[in-house]
Amino acid sequence: MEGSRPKSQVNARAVNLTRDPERTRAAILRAATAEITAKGLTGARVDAIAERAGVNKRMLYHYFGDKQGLYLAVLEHTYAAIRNAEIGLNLDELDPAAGMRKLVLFTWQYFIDHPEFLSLLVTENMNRASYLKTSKQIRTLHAPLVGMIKVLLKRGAAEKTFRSSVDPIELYISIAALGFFYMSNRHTLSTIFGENLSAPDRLARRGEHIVEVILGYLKPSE
Amino acid sequence: MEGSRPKSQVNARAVNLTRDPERTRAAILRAATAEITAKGLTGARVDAIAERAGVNKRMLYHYFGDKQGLYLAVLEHTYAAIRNAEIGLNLDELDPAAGMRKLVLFTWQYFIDHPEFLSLLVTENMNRASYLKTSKQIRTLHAPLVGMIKVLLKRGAAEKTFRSSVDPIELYISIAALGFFYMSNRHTLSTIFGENLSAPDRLARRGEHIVEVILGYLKPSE
Amino acid sequence: MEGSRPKSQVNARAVNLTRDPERTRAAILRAATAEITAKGLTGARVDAIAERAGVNKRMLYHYFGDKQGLYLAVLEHTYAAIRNAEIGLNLDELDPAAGMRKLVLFTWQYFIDHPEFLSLLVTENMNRASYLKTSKQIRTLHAPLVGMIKVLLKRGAAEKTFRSSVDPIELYISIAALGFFYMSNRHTLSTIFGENLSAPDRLARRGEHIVEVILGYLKPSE
Amino acid sequence: MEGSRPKSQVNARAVNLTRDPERTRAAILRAATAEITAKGLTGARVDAIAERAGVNKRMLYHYFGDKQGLYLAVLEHTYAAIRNAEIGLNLDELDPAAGMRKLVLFTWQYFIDHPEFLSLLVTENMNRASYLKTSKQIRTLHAPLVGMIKVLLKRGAAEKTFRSSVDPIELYISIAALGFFYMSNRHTLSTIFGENLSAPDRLARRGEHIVEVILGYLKPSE
DNA sequence: CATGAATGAGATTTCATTCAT
DNA sequence: TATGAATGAAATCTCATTCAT
Repeated sequence: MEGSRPKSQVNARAVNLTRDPERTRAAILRAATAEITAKGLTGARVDAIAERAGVNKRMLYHYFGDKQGLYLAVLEHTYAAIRNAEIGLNLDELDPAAGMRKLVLFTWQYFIDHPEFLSLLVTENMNRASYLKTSKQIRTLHAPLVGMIKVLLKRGAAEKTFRSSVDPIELYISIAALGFFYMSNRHTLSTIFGENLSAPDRLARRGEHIVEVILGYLKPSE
Repeated sequence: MEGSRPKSQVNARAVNLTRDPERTRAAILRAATAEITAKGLTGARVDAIAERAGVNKRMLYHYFGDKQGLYLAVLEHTYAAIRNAEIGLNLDELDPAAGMRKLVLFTWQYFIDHPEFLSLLVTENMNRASYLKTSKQIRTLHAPLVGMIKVLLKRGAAEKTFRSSVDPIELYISIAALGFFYMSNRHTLSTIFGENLSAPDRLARRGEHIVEVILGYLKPSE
Repeated sequence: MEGSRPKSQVNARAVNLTRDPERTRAAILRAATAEITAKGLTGARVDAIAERAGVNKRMLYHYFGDKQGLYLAVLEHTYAAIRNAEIGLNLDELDPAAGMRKLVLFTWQYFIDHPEFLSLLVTENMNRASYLKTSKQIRTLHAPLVGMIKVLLKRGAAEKTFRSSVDPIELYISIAALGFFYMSNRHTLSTIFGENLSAPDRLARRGEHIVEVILGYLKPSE
Repeated sequence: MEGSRPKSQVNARAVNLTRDPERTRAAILRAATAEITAKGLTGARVDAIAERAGVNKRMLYHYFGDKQGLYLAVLEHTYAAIRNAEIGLNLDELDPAAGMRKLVLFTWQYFIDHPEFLSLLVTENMNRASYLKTSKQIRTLHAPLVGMIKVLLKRGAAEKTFRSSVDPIELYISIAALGFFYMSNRHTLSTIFGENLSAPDRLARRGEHIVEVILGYLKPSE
């Protein structure tokens, strides 16, 4: 008869009468990741996260303290996920150029598959990394990757496939940059250039381009 | 010691007793750019913008309709600034390699000098370019840039300085990516790698690296 | 380049460089009538009236004092318009039933042709006729109409066409009611009954219905 | 984000410590009906409604979305009230003429007793029924009324009490018109005719007049 | 006579968080 | 553990009116 209440959370009930804390926690974290990566930290709404999670709003505060605590949990959870992905690259089995190609494409594919990771980095940088700086475990995260690059560069320089004196961090930043920027800025880039940069074949082409840029740079000048 | 006190009402008023619409408009746009790039669109406060501009809050609505209209004006104004700056590069006077080097370093330096540009693009991409898409003039604004790159590539290919068949848009995205990602993500990158990426000499080194990457890629395989 | 200013009044200039006070005043009155009858007194916007009139907002205050003064002017102007319409009915030439029919249809047609008159009456009644009560000339306005009805009723009763002892004011209210309510409430009525009451043939049918109702009532019981 | 909250308004709180949603909702609806019918939609103040209802302003948004949602709820609630009242009339127990008389007088009395109903319809029609049109249930709400009239007309025609071929919607509009117009326009009518149309005996006389008009119309011509 | 920029007051709406159950 | 109604603070936006030119 009268207008229905907006944002009813009635349906949430059935799900959570189970009273499974871990499941509730996980649902909140998943919902928060989606909301925050979609809208940014200031843009994300606590109400929206609760609704997405099918959980009472009060639970967010119960499990995560406040909005910022929730954000920090999302950040650490997302960073933790990347760790496993790097295992199994086994670049040592390949010659330096093939190893580098594999590394570059892995990085590129990772960005394609994990937009929420890109989005969180963007948000965190808008925040001047203020949360990341407080995290102990984050700092060591990229060490294995840099180590792998160092080995590759050394082997490549030894056999004259790569130029010498390449800074591995500088190189890693470039590898990441060529993929990250394309993905994270594809909406404005698509608009200003009038081309759909998100199309699957376009993404594949970009992958090849990145490989060529990196290998072209590494090639020693004769 | 302490930050300067906010301007008194009297001072704020004096500014606009001139009744110079262009000046008022420009002041609002400048203030909005600062506030929005510092805090993002959702984080920016209309009150703060008005105070920064030294105008009555009501004026923002008078000139720009609403917060979104103001944001769009900031976005277009900011894009126009870099594209206009590029037009003055006169790359035709230089040989292709020197021209490309100039373009790359200009772009890099522009990103260093205009953090608000980076910040705005980040914000707009979080928004899936929804505002930019409503802009009529944005496509035409970028035509000259693509044209410039096309001419450089053509000249370079003709005299065998550059490889052939290079996509100018793909290349520009890479030029931008190598600088943009470094700057926009320097807070997390500095944290992860334990290195201050914002130091002036570090920035200069990055510039040279970008040039090498781009020119290395463009060099034709013999 | 930047967003255009909303509600620009630039085009107003050309029109009013003529500096013709009467014309300006008339334009404002016309615009105010349209805006106020469309949106009501509280819903009408001073800005909108100025824009509609192609006149600077300041002029409204110059000519009419304030918004209420403008409303009063609109009200009196609209009431004044009705006076002339009643002339020329010449009901005396017709037999009572034909005269009554003519009067009823005239009233009905007047409401169809002057929605702004209905609208203003509605607005004024929401206001408990507070403005109308201050107007000296309004009270005598309907006197001629009531006089005409009296004559018709008397003639009709004398020749047994009409029942006797009919209150002319009561009858006039009914004649007006049957048309006024239909017109002023046609939007909700169309919605609740699922029928387009504004269609021309539907209006014609309503006219005939009103005639039948009034004449049916007036017919003496045998 | 966690802005400190100073002293609470203790007395405002006490009312709703009951945490009775239905009561809160009803209180808001009642207050909104009073405020909106008194001042119109644009004239009504959200603050005033909240205060009248004795609830926090935020609750209006919690239950009704926004001011328009609240208005729509008021509108539907108010329409439902009269239609529900009509259902209890039991006209089938009476002979056609008595049934019609009962319906006419009920309608007239309802208008006298519920000025907020009239006021709301006036407001909604100024708005071209734009809110009512969004209501899903409004059509079905009126079906019983039309059905009741149809039955009366059919029975009356069968026993020759009423003329045949009367359109029930047209008739209902006339029944409503004769009362609605008198009540909603009584302020200007009183002013114009110099007679207090709101006096109780005057209202009773009007009721009888309306009955006579409607039954006079319905009487079959011999 | 005419312009339209500028204003203060106040309106609606949003938001993270807490409270009674 | 869980609910969702309730809240204070502050955000965005609107409006009739005035002021300098």
